[in-house]
Amino acid sequence: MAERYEPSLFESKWQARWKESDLFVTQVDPARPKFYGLDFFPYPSGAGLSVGHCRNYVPTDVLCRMKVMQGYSVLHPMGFDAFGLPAENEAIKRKTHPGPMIDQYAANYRRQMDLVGISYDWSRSFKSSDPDYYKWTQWIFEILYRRGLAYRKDAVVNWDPVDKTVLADEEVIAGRAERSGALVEKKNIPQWFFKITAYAQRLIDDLDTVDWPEGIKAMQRNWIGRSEGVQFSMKIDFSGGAPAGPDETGFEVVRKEREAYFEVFTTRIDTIFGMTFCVLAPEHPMVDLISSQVAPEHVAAIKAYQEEASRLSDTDRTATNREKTGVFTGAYAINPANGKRVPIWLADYVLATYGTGAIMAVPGHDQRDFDFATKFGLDVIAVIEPDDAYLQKHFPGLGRPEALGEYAKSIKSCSTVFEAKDGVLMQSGEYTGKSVADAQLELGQWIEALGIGERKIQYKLRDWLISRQRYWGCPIPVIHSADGEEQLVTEDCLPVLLPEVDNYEPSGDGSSPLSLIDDFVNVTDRDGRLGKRETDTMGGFACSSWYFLRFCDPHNPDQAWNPSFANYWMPVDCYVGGAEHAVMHLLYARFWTKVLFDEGLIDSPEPFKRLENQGQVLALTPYRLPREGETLATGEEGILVSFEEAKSLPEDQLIWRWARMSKSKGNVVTPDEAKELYGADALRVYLLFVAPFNADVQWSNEGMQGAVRFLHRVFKFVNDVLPVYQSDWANQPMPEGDEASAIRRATHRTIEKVTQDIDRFSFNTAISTLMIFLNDVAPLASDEAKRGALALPLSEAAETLVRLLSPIAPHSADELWEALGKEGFLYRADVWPTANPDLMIENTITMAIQVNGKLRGTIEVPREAIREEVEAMARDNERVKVWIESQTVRKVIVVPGKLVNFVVG
RNA sequence: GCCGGGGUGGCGGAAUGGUAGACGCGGCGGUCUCAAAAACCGCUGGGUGAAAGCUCGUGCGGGUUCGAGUCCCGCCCCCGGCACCA
Repeated sequence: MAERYEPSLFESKWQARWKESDLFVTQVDPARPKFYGLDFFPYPSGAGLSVGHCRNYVPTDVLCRMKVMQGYSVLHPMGFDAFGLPAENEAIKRKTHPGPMIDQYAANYRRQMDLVGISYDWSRSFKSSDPDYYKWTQWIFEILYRRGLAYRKDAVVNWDPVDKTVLADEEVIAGRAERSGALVEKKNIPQWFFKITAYAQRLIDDLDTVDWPEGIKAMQRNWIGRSEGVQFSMKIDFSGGAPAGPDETGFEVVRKEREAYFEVFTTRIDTIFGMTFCVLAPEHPMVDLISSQVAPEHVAAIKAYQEEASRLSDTDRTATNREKTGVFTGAYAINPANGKRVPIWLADYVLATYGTGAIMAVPGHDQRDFDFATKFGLDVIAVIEPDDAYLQKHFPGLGRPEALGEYAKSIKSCSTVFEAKDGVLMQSGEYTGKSVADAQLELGQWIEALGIGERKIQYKLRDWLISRQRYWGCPIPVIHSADGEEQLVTEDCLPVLLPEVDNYEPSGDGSSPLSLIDDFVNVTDRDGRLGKRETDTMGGFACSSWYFLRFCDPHNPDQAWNPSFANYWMPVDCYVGGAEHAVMHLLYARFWTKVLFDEGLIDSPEPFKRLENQGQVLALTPYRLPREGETLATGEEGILVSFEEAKSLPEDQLIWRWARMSKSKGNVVTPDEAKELYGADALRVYLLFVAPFNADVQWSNEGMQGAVRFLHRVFKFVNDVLPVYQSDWANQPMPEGDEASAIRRATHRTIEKVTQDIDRFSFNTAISTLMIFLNDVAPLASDEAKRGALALPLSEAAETLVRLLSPIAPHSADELWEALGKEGFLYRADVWPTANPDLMIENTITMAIQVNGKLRGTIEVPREAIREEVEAMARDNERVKVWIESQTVRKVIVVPGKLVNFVVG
């Protein structure tokens, strides 16, 4: 046996043996508890894996391997998210077909995953572009359709001019396409949607039932954006020619042609007495009617403003720092609370797509309304009493009553508004003096009693846009018959196969390349009528919304899955991947799972019980300062240069930064390279040890060396024990003595801690525990004079170390296991050791002694010593005596097994 | 602005309210060697001291407690997300 960790001697050997014996094929034993460990469905990029990807796959692998050894039935599959834009764009660039290309890339991914020893059950693998798989994606689409959750409508949608397709809201970040980076445009074309909004509340509620990072849950709640308020109708008053204002008197010219109303939504019904105007979004449908009723100069202004607004991009329009714009319509609305007439304005700070596209404006208590009112000279009325801090800031030196009086009079002079929800109403008729909470309740009830509105819950979430005008995706199984009827393709005709084509580039005119393929488009429907196939394909996120179910029964030709298998494995016990999917994949997959739950196809309403997000691997990357004429984009801190170029640049022009590994930055370290240089197990140990699982790590060769050194020491230790090793140590009487029991105590404490740490994804402390253990026992094993007498506890220690190391460094562990004369592999049920609590107990405990909370010494006490004895021993301690003599001991705190604290003074 | 996560040695990071800095990297000193590398042993938060020790110390300011990195209040800074959502 090698005395050192020599990966080139055995890592490939063990990988071959594992493969030969189909070691990682899922063993289903209904008598055992199950464990489903899953990594996010990866798109297999042509660049292959970097060590950054391994930071996702290795930890999941460690947990799954431990679960197998603990006796669980474990499902640990891997497949590929092959459909979608990344694959298609890459294929276009390479002038090849995405199908064979993706096969090649996926094979390379698999090769690299095997290279670092990940225990995937490849017999269950599939790609989302396999017809055997996407047949069932289409089948689930049909379930959604039948349940009224898939529909087609004309809509203004996000158009990506680079990728030439529409995108879901979730794929647009700050007005740019997440993938291509292009500024999205608005385009009005018929599109397929999934009605995820119908599940908004359940998607919020069930977050409480899953064990996910708080941040991800918060992001989902925030994205769904629930808010409670009141929606009510405002009556329009067209007597526009008369002067506006509360003190208007005299005759009004009534030109009321017909009664008209518009709805507003507010979360602050308590501020209704502070409404001084209303705002409609420029696209609001009521604007046409208003235009037809008001004076010509208003009509012209309205038209001009609408045109101006339509020209602006969404990003420009919603920039928060932009000055408010708007135009008066000439019409008025009646505030139902006090009957006052308020002007109706058009302004683009009100979004047509949220709520009712119209608001009651309360400039006294909403900063946006306030900014608008001050710009256009509209009234501002204070209706909530601010707190003292606010009053002091704006009216320094005044007492509260005076400040309040001043506030009511000159609210317009304040720089910010009081928006807080704790306060008492003022200038609000009969509601004056009530708390905000009470007023919200009572005014809500009053509106309902009046019959003009109701309390309502509003969500920001919008329906999920699923159509893509692209070739490489799952075809939507719908036929449009000649008379315009939509029909689902019958189940026996599924899958609708993606046709083989030579040219699949997107046309850019808003239609899919599939629409050019006559054989595909022209069909006969089930009644023999002529029809045209839907030519949009589904976005990639549809395909990845149910793959975790298919893994339960991956090759079933007759069903998407056999419910008994899915119910055995689901939900996924531990789901591991990057935080960047917080509100896309994870929200969509939860939605589909709930629909399938409602359909009775699975028992679990949530797909992923526990979620963990790994940190990224960063590499030191060279940038240089910008030269004359060069400017940096916002957020950019230098201009990326190649490593070659960096060598030739003067040091004062270079900036080295930690940046995420990516092909474009040229800073990638591949697992192939890492394995070649240091070994697969060293790579695994390094990635696990270098930082907490969810923290970013800074790649370093020195760190890799540390991992190698640790493995060297493990080999040396086992090698030292080998001459005295007794494989039946468990059946022999253990020697008495301090060193023997210290070894056993360390062994069993290590078992306990490592098991716990792996379970809670604290791999760095698990490895640290193994290092401490090794540091403790290694000197005893290398001491030839001692090791004979300690043969039995050292045998136990060495064997335990190998077992505990096995999920982390599986090649080394199997190699050492074999060296110990064991048969087979460590990857099998019931080889994980169990800690014996009796052996973990120490007879002598070190206790800290404090005086007034400051450490003044330590004492060794017998474990069974009682309080009085401990205190006496502490008082007797020489160092402690100095601090407590000539002082009055007022109190003595004894924490058993921990410390004694004398309070003196 | 709002939501979430953080701020601990030269660096990565440990610490159920109970001996802060485990473990590792780096550094320093030593053993081995003709020498170097590797390996092994020792030291390694600041100040002070010959040493024992004392003292300061977990972003800043308060508080609770016998005792606070940990709990509470008020700030500052960094990272991630959302952002004119009424």
